[in-house]
Amino acid sequence: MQRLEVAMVKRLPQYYQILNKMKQHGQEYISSEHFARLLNVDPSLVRRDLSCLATGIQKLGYPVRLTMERIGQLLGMRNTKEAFLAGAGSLGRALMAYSGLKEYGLKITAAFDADPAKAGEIVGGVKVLPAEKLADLMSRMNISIGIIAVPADTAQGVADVMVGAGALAIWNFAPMTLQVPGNVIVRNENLAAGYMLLSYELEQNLSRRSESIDEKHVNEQAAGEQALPQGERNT
Amino acid sequence: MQRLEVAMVKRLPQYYQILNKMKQHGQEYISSEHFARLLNVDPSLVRRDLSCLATGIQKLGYPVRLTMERIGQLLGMRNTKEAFLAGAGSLGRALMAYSGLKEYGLKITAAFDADPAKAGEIVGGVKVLPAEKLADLMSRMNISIGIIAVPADTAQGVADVMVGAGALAIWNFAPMTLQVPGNVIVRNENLAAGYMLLSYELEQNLSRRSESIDEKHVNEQAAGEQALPQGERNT
DNA sequence: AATAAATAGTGACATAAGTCACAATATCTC
DNA sequence: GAGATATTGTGACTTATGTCACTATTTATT
Repeated sequence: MQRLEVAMVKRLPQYYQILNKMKQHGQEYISSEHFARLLNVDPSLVRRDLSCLATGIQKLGYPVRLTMERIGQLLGMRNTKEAFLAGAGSLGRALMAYSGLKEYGLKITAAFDADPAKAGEIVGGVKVLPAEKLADLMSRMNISIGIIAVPADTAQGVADVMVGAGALAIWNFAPMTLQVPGNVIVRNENLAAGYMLLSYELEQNLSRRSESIDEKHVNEQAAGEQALPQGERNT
Repeated sequence: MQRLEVAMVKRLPQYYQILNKMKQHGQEYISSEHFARLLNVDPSLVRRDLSCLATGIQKLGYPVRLTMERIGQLLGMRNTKEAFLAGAGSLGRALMAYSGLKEYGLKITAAFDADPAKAGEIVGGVKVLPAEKLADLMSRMNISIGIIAVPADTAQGVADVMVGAGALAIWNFAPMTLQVPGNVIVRNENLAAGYMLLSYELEQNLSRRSESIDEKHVNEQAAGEQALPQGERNT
């Protein structure tokens, strides 16, 4: 009964990051219970997720190194991938400077910006080039990942250029959904949408809180601290 | 049959962004069909999601302004919320400079950094203050949102301080899951995890591609371009 | 006024995801 | 080496999510 589901794959990076931390701390094993506490999920879910890796040892838990290796392999961390970044604004520069990505196998080879004044800048070891050069270089260098960090209104155009130049995957930071051919992968990192979800939950929490205050007015018996079992909301 | 589910709420920000774009283009109505095409989902799912807003008009679609208003209200966009930002590194500065967030009701009131050299800097109209002042100011100013843009190893400590100072919600950009009391909302914007998912899908696509090449070797009849109906993968 | 056409809304169904409970098993202790 | 214990793996079940097919309604057309 292999359940290699979407939801499970989405949790793999989190297991990976936890394992990485454990490794740095010199931990040898970690139990599903421990994973579950850190991620605010059910331990049985962790076991189900990791069962396909065939790496758990009863009474001990999951060996940190081996499990991390297996997940890393599944996620394609083994071989470094090169990417081109479009947009050297503040977000683009933050990505260039984000050295942590190397650890996960992503190398930003070059950045591109429509503003000629930015050409020549170097951030985090990445050089900014004129936007016109993107298409040609991308296809000639056979770069398969494009990162979009340009304003929403130019994002689709950039995506089209990248796809035209042979991009197989696009990591999109513009706050909008891109239209691409079916064989191209898109991953949206929509920060504004992320904030909206936070805002929604906060709103819900506040109104629930004031409700419970109302209830107190009506019924003095009402339970005070209603620490609802909500845990953390992730992706 | 009210279905106000988690999955649906996650799509609301996307509808909102599309409606915003339509409004700017002067569009009056938008159909479920149109939404569906832009988001790569089933039209009936859009109708189900929006049905609770009671705003659709048959034969015309959904009125852009009214629907946007309703979703905005649900998501809590009506009232601006203030937030404190911890970490004035490149990502923190990108957030300070990201003016688009104002549009969604988020105002970063101040930033804090452990590096004293950064104190006094102003980015995007936001001033950087010494980290020591965070707790006191946060509780005195009654700020309920904390944004964490510090390295992973200090993130939990910052979260603890914020929660201690009365934070009700944390927008976390550190690549790890935070431990917070049950009544505090956490939204993780884990970029590294996002990249890992992209990498996974790319890996899958590539191996599927090479499989189909192998098949061609075995069976010359095999269909060439297998543009699998994958659409876009979001959150 | 009648008809056509587009499109929302929704019940019934299908599939995905998560939870529970328990058997199986490896390690540790005495 | 026997028993206790922690911990995995998984079948059965429950709940959430998405799809399909159809009805109802509104506007446009002749």
